[in-house]
Amino acid sequence: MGRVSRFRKGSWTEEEDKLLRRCVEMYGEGKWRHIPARAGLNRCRKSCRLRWLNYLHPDIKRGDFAVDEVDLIIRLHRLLGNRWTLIAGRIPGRTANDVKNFWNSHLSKKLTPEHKLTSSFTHKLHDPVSIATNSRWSRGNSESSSGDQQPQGEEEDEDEEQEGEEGEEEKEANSSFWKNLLLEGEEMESNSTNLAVVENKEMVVREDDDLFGGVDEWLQDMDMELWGALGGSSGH
DNA sequence: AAGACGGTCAACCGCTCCTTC
DNA sequence: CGAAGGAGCGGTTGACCGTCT
Repeated sequence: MGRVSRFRKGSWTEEEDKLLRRCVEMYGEGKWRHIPARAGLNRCRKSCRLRWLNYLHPDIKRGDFAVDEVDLIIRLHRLLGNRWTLIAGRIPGRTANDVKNFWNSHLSKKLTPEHKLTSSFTHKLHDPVSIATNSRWSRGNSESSSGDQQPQGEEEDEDEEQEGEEGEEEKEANSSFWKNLLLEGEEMESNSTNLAVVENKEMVVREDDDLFGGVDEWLQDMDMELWGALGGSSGH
């Protein structure tokens, strides 16, 4: 019937992990297409990438989610819906897979519908146009934690020179995006009848650098219910 | 003691988006 | 401008493990 894949599937062995780790350390992340051959692995590039990002990456945090991490996940999920990479990008050391699994196994069952995202806002954010037009945000923002989302030219030295300038701009844009998003959520919470337009938003960005400083009040009452719903599962 | 059941997590699959030519 | 290829994302699956009956 179907073609049998020439690549190995299933769980990774220690030996494979070693080969992959050594290869990534030697050649760097990115160029996943070439990694299997270079590492001498009989795995497809997707499998290698996933293994590195979800398991072998040195920045990955193991163990239970901290209270503030859970809190952040809930807040961000409320804002973003199932955009796991975006959410994980704001939680250092956690991968999209981690967050997704944690949500599905711990939170989704415990939270009542009203704790989750309002459907109207979810749909707006799930509109591919809204996010696709900000693709550098949507793709690049997880660099902070996983470091994998390199721009295309990352393999070329010349691009690194521009990184200083562009990196700053990108950081700023990234920061503004999150501020706007969260502030927008804040506004929507108080004006639940009306939806702001993501792409033409004219929100006032607060001066403070604390990403979540502006929304704490907005979320305070929600938190009380959340922790009640969670039954203090993470130490509350 | 053992089988059933449920939860968790690593991994795969299919799709979309982006970049390059 | 369109096609092709590559990279990444989210949903789903399946294996493993702990708990319950």
